[in-house]
Amino acid sequence: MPAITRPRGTNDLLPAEAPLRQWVLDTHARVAAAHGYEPIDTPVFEATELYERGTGAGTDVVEKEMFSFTDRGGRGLTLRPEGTPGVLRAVLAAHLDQERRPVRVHYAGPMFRYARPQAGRYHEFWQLGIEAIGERSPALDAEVIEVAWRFYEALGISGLSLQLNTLGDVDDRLRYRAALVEYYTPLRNRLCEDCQRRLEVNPLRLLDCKRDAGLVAGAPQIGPSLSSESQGFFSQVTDLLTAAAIPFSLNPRLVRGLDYYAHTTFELWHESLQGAQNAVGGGGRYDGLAEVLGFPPVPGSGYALGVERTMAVCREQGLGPAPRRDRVVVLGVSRTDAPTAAGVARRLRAAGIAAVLDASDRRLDRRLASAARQGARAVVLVGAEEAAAGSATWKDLDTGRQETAPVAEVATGLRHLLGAG
RNA sequence: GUGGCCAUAGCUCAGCUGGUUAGAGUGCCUGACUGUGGAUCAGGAGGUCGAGGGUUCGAAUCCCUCUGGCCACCCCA
Repeated sequence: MPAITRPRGTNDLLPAEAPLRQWVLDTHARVAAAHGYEPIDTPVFEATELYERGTGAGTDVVEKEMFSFTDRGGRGLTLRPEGTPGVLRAVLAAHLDQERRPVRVHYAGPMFRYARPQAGRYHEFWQLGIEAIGERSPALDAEVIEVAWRFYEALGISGLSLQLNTLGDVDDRLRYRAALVEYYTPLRNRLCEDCQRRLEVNPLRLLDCKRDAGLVAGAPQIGPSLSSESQGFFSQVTDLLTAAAIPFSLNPRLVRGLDYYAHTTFELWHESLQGAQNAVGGGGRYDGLAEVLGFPPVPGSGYALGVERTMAVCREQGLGPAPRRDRVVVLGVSRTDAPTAAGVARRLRAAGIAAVLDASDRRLDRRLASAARQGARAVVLVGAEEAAAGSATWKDLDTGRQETAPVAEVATGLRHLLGAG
């Protein structure tokens, strides 16, 4: 009988990797909290309609990448492909925006998209993000971008570039859309198959195409379509980023794959990631999203960052949590010492020390070697002499120093050793 | 979703134009060493050769299908 395998595009997070992700998540929570963002958790699945209407029916995500299913009651549900619509739904349904504006929240959790797996692209992947809901201001956009930037600074990651663009408001977009259609329609026959379809469904996405790069170069840019208000809004964002000493590149071709963006959009790219998957995250302003979801109009701004891609950069740059050296291994010298050793381990734990009992029959020298290899900071030996005296011998594996003392004193000594790092 | 490359011990890999019992390094276990660690020496365990089917006297090796990974598209995280 063949063993059951892990589903395609999923990953096991084994003990060797788990601390790195936890460190990334903790760092983000800390940086977000320092900017006033509070934790929020929303369901891993939502009504399919939330994404059809929110993320956008014409987007690749909704068109071909969702894990959708019908539950036993006939309801159409979808494993969340992104976090923003669910978080906005939760915040507005609870009327948090009636209590204070903006509502600042941060989140982390698994997302699901059915795209062909590749390095840095999985069916199940983690995102972390923030949303600032209820205020339409350039200062908030700049703040959101700054939180992302400070997060990567806190991790110690270098080599990131911030790509920045504006899509203007709804009217600007309609004007720009018309300009693009006017430019592309005569060229229709020279467009790739996908782009011919985009011309009908979502002309802004024509700018994303790499195959038709030659045509994209000649396409009109958004600038002339922007109202003076939109231009003013965006220049305030760039001024604030400059004042915060956050470098950025203006990228007029940055469109983003989700329908709800308006005004400021951005992506964070990392040079070392595989060409196609070089974005570690992105975000922007989504002022029309609340209405599309059936709520009163409430503006918002936020970002989502890829945890796996961030971890990949961390690994490459040798970044991560300091290895934990806060454990001791308790060894019974011979088999008959095992019960006494177990008692000593119990007393150490009661004193707040992480104690692992090695009750195996292996030779003492091998068990000592094994404890050292597993990263234990110290070992505690319990043999016939110690058992008779109610004592234990503890040995610092880094210095080799060892000492026999009553168990209570050993606990104190170990606490001191572990506390000192 | 499209095209390509790949899959041999826990890990990294070798295995010739098909030819006896599938190898190495490392890791693991044991002994040298029955109360003292990452060393050394010796030994041992560990493989449905990704899965299924086919060709053949004979398949890890050739063919087909599937599964999974990677790469390029596509898209994004």
